[in-house]
Amino acid sequence: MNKMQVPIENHHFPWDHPRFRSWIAVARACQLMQQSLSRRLTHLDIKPPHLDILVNLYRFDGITQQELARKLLVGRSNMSMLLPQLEKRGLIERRGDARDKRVLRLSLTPTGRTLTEEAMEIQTALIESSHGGTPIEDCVKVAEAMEQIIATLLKEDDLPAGG
Amino acid sequence: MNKMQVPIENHHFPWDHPRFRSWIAVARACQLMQQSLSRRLTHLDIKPPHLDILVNLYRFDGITQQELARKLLVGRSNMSMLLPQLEKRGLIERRGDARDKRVLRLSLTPTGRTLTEEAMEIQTALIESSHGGTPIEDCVKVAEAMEQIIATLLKEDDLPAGG
DNA sequence: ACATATTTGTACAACGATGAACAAAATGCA
DNA sequence: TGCATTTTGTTCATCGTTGTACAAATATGT
Repeated sequence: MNKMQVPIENHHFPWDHPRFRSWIAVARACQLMQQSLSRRLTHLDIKPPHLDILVNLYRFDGITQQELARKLLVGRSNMSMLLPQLEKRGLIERRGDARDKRVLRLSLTPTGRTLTEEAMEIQTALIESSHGGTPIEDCVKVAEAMEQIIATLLKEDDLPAGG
Repeated sequence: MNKMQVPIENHHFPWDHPRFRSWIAVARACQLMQQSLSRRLTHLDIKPPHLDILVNLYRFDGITQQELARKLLVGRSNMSMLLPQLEKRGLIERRGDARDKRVLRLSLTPTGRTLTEEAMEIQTALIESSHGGTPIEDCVKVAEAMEQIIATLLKEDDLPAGG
């Protein structure tokens, strides 16, 4: 409780603010994790964005492109670019809905499911190992802080890329 | 200490792991923060990547492109694409070093410094407000966890984009 | 029923980021 | 000195992401 005692609250620069410094660390960690994950997925010939898609199809079978885009916080056009690639590779399927002829319902093929499980193991291993000595209870604290931020930003800001 | 008691460690799926769930929240918060910041910077006609550059020139005047790229965890080619834009807009200057004719030393122009200060205020305000009720001590906890991850990933992985 | 508005997916141009290949300058070693 | 290696920045093709514009299907309101 007594480390680096600061006599006066002397916050002239952003990087002197505790919250600012904390957030910079979050952003850097995210960037490094993304890069590291990207390298570990090369032999599966997918990248983090594809994995995000696959994992969501793994959890939510039959989801639509719109719902998927909302979950991933990206634009619909993004899905329109990436999903045909995964479809051509035989990892996913897109079937039209009988009720609503606008939507395409997405699901994993057996090949896609196998690949997703393999990739998820890689991701889990990376996350576990990079957290090193950080105790679980601290991770829970982190999650709470992040959920707070997520909730705030989701309220303030409209979702990206409407149409 | 007694919430949601789990009888057996039953981690069949990645999203059942506390660390995994925590990290997903981190990634989502990052993504939303980036998008929100991007919108708030539109009237200054810059985006988060540009702001990262400007802030680093603000702190480290006379830095080289290589050093800047390392700090930002991006490739050198990235700087070669972005810096000429900022130079043409009169926000930064690139002067050759007399000792080492390979390097270009970067610095902010008065215009660039003013714009940077303006943008940093926006970023600081966004970070502060989105953290809402999260106490400072929790932010310190977050920072510690992130530094742990950063240290681990910087050791394991080589920096991106060699040459 | 009909006109209007909203929703869902696509096409396209623009931009940031990457990695590889390259030229110029500096460094190391013999 | 001379030659190989390393470092610094650029160029280029490629890819993921965005926002806009657009067509088709659905929902809403009169």
